[in-house]
Amino acid sequence: MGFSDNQDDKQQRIIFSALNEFAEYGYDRASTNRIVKNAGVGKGMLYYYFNNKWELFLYLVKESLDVIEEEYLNKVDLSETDFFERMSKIAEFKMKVYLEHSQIFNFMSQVFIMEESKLPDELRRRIVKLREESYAKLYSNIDFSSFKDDIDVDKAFQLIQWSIDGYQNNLIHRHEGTDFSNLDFESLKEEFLDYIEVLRKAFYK
Amino acid sequence: MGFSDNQDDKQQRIIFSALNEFAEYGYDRASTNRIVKNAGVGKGMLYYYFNNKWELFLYLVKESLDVIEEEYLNKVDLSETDFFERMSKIAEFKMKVYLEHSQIFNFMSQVFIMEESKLPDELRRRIVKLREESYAKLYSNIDFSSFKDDIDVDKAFQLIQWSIDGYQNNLIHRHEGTDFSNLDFESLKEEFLDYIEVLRKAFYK
DNA sequence: ATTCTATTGACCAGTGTGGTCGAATAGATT
DNA sequence: AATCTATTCGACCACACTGGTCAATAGAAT
Repeated sequence: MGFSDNQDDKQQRIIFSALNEFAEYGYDRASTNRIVKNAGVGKGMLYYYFNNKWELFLYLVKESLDVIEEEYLNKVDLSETDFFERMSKIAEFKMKVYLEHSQIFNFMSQVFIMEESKLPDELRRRIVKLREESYAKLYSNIDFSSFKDDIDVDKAFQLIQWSIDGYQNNLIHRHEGTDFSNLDFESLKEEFLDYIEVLRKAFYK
Repeated sequence: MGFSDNQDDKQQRIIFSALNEFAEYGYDRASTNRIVKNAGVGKGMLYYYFNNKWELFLYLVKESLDVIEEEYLNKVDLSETDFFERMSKIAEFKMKVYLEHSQIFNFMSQVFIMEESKLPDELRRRIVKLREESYAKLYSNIDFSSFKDDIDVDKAFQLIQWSIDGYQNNLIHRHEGTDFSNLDFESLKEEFLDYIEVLRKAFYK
């Protein structure tokens, strides 16, 4: 059973609460008591659905990887060879997934930081593969010829990447605490494309 | 008495340890037991030098602000009107201060994140002033005329800022755990200037 | 009537918390 | 030598919270 079965199901409430708890505190400092309190269920329910804290955590990693692979990685197409077009599409996807599953994003960034060594082999392998594929989706099959001739393309790539990351972090920071559901997605997209346009004018011939 | 009096003094060891502890865990989750353990002193010493956890924390904020104001803010000169020159100088300063006082930087970024509302008025005011002045040092008295005419200068500023932040975070991340004392500062500076050169070629006429 | 599933929260032993305090030590002063 | 004072320690305190258990329950299905 996946994340999105029955949203009012108590198991789902525990899962949602646990994602946020682990995201904020990391595994060790996360509290099962807070998880059930925020989920609004009795302590027993957690240990009814999951054997213990660690298995709950592993379940969350597994399901999160499923979601990211399905809804993000497999949807980026590599046919677009223009760098900025590719970047725009990826950023748009990332933002959409973030709006729908921000808990998963925050949770997984914690997982990426934590000692992966403790994770079972299968999950470790999936994470490595995810890293590699994300990177490949960013850069493979890109047409470099439109870049200015007199600049270091690798460094330019890096700089552009940092810019976009900076913009996205800024966006998240600006809207934190806001209800995502009534967010003007289109105007945000337009703002983002304006920034991309500046980059294009700067780095292209 | 400031931070840099006698480095082997037990009070200094407590201060150093506490800066790291608060930086990593934030105020609430920081542990006085861990602080004294990492400082290699008995529990009593902490409460011999400081009345309680909160006063220790306030002392650290106050002294950190002193250091940042003295060694960073007051040393940036505003006579340089070229944007990239100014950026280079600031980044170099920031990096130098970071190498010498990385604990203070990490500690203060925690302080910036936490609820400032709990801090006494005087410190709150100093922090606000620090924010404003840092921002002013970045942008005031800059000559805009060299930027390309067909791009949005404000957005370009933002993008460049995010790029540089990205580079610096990347630098810190790459060298985390390394001993700063035997770090080739000059070659890092050169690498950084290469990136600045790319930006200059991209955004200037 | 009986079995099965879902649900609760009091309870457990253990760990860690900020903070106290009496005792020990070392060094200087008398 | 004796006294005094500035340090230094860690055992100890009451308390909060930890991950996890389990007897009791209620409702549905058999």
